[in-house]
Order: sequence, then structure tokens, then C-alpha cells
Amino acid sequence: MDLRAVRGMKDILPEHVGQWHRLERTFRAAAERHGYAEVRTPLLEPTELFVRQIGESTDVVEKEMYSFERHGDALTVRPEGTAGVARAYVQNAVQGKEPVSRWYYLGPMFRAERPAKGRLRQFHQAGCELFGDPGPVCDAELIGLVAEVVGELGIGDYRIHVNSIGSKAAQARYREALRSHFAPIAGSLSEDSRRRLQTNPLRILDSKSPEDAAAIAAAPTATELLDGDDAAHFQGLCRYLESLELPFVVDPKLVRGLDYYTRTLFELRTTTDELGAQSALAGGGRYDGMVESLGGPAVPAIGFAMGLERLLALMPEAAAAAGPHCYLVTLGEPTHAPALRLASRLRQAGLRVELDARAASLKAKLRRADGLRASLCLLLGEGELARGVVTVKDLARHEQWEVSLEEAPRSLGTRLAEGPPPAGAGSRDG
RNA sequence: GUGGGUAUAGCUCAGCUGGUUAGAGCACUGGAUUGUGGCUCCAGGUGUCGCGGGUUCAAAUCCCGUUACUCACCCCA
Repeated sequence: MDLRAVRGMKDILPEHVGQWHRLERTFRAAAERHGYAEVRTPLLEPTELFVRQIGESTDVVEKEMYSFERHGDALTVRPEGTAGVARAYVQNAVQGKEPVSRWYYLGPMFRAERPAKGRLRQFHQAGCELFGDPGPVCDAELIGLVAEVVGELGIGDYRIHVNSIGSKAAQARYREALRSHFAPIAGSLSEDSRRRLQTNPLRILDSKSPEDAAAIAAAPTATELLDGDDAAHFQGLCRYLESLELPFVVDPKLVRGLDYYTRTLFELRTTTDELGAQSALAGGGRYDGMVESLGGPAVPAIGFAMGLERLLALMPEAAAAAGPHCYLVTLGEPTHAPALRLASRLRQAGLRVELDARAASLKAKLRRADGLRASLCLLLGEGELARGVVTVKDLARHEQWEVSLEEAPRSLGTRLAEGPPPAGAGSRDG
């Protein structure tokens, strides 16, 4: 086969879409309970949007974006959701319509990384963005929302990591403090970390190289350097998380790879190894400067995104998808047209009907009805046709009877409404 | 981008230090039951052994190259 899906981009086959729907339903319901409404923004944005908001020297911008030029416009397929949503917020002057906006989104993101376990080039995120509230009450509430969704999905093995890197000014001070801490010992650092000393010393902190471990442990932490307002904000966040009874760990080494964050940072990390070397299920933080840097007023904002493939990998197996109510089997060409009409009338009555007019044996068709977990199998042969009836077979109860073609939609509708057949058979909800 | 691993039937995989017609399970089809399923039994496979080259009397097996997938680094969802 020479035409395959692009590397790192996967087909989601019908057998898995039930799980996706469950995940999306759970997320939407939780977000809407918290007052969030869905926003849909384009997959393509001006390249400049991501370069300026995510940061020129970040990995995402330096090497992971799908960028191209078309009709003179430099465009990029979105690598994340926040920048586009913030752009939409500013462009539509939403701050003038309401003091606080709660928006959620759902969809594919694209990063041209080398794929690995838990990491794809097209992956899906669901996220929330809250504009107009500086926190920290809403920060805690937002983290609570993420935990709620993850918990409802049946995922329990995770930890909430929280940190604060302060305002942009505090970050600049912190960067300097890290530089003066690491510069004298640069010789003992890993090659990557020596490079990061120049580009972004914050990210030395999440280096996993053993040679960096001691230097990182001795490094100053961001929270130590927070000034009055920043420190109070972070203390408030921790206090509110406690009052929500959300277990969390303060993780001074939590530094995220996007430049736009201010103050609050958080991640939900799985404590299992189901995701290989990856561990983040969801991540987010505050980005108080973004709206203003996009040309809007100084509106504070916070948000998060969850990786849907990663959540799916940790979700417990769901029950089998519901089969059809009726599996309608024809026997012989003369029954085809009447069967088509019967199927259509049954569907009008609200039933899920699958018609099997293959030339295969009755045995093969019944086997298929069974494999699909159909509730009822309907047999329409020439004998039935002559008598104006259809044979109805309850696959779970091993009973069969005839009903007139005329009466079938009403009779079968009633029968199916009576409830599921005995255990182990019939339809189940996913 | 840099490394490691893998590549045999639709799927999951056996196939030993090279040896003649390349196997199993699952799935699928037919039959046992001329129109009755899940269990059982019987039967059914012409598969570019990823691709190209090399070594050899002989290559799925050894060597080289190449492509794809995968895992790890990096970074993140």
C-alpha cells in the first residue's frame, strides 16, 4: 500500500468513535455546568499569531509548526487552541459585550514532532478559556473543572501539579536569578541545558539529564522570588484548592513550554506508564498579557487544554456499542423490494434497522445478526411474503413468531419498548 | 532532527545454527441442519515473507542498503 495516512495522523474508526463521543459528551457537560459556551475558530491562523504569542524561541514555533504560504499570506495550522481563541476574543471586541467570558473548544491540533507513544502530529484537545477575571478564585475553580472531567471519565491515577511563575516582570527577575545560578557551573550542565541557558533558562528546570539534577535541585524557585501581589495570588490559589478538597502538589519545577504564561501554571499528570514517556493529561495556566498584546484591552485570562488521545488511553473500556433493534434478513430476490419498504417503515417508527440482502446463507446472516448484538432478527422469505407476514426472532430468548407486515412497526416498537431481554443479550449503552 | 527495535495470511503471531509444497489462532465462507444464530465437528489460503541488491548449490532465515511503523531523546496534550 503506497498511499497511507500522513505519519503521526491516525484514522479513528467507527469501533472507537463511541468512546470519543463519551469523552466529548462528558467534557461538554462539565464545561457547560460551569458556564462555558463553545467557540469554534479556524484551523488556519496567521503564522505571526503563534510566533508572537507562543514565543519565537519555543520548540513549538521553532520546529513543530505546519506553516506555508498561500497567495502571499503566511499561514499555520494551529498547534494549540489558546492563541486562536484569544485572537477571536479580541477581534470580536467581546470585552465590550460582557465583563467575563467563559469559552470552550474542541478539535484537532497539529505539531510536526516525531511521533511516539502518547504523542501524535494530529492530536485532539478540548480546552476552556476564561477572560476577564484575574483570579485566584477562578483559577482554583478551573483546575477543579479539569479534575471533575478526568474523574468522571473514570481516570483516577493522576496528580495535580501547580506552580506560579509570577508576572512578566517577576519572570524576568527569575530568569536572571537562574542565569546567575547556572552560569558559573555551565561546564557541568548537559549540552541542551547550556543552550537553554542562553535561550530560556526556565526550561533547564525540566531537564531530565542526570548531570543537571544537582544543579536544578539547588536552583532558586520561582515561588521564592514572587513579589507581594504575585505571592498573594499564589497563596490564594493554594488556599482555594484546599477548600475544594483537591489534592495537589506545588511543583516549583513545573515550567511550560509556551511563553505566554503568567502566574498560575498547572498540569494533570498520570501516575501510570500507559502513556510511555509522556505524562501530561491536561495543562494550562494564566496568560494575563495576551489579550493586550493582541491589541485588546488589558483583560486577564486563564485556560487549559486536555489531550483527548491521552485521556482515551487511560479511560476504562466501555461496554459494547448498541446493536441494531432489528436485523432484517431477506431470502430470495422477490423479497428484496418488500424488505426495503419494511425497513423504511420500521425506521420511520424510530427503530434502528439493518437490512441484509446479501446472497449469503441464512446461517451466515443470522451469525451476523448475533455478532452485531441485534435485539431482533426479522426473516422475510417468499413464504412470509405470500402470507403477508414477517418472522420475528428474539435472539436472546430463542423465541420466534410472525407478525403481519402491516402491524410490524407498531408491534415491534412496543416489543422493544418493553425493555431489554434477559442478561447477556440485546443492546447495551456505550 | 538523533538513536534503538520491528516488518511473514484481513488481524495477532510462530517459523531453531540457511534445506525442497511457509504455518497456527482469530476472523471470514460453505457444509453437518434443502430457511434458523452464539457451542461443537468437517472443509476452504496463488501470502510481492516491506522493497532493492549481495553471499550461497539453496535465503522468510545470513550481509548491505532503503522505506514504513514503533519506542526513546527533545518537548509537550
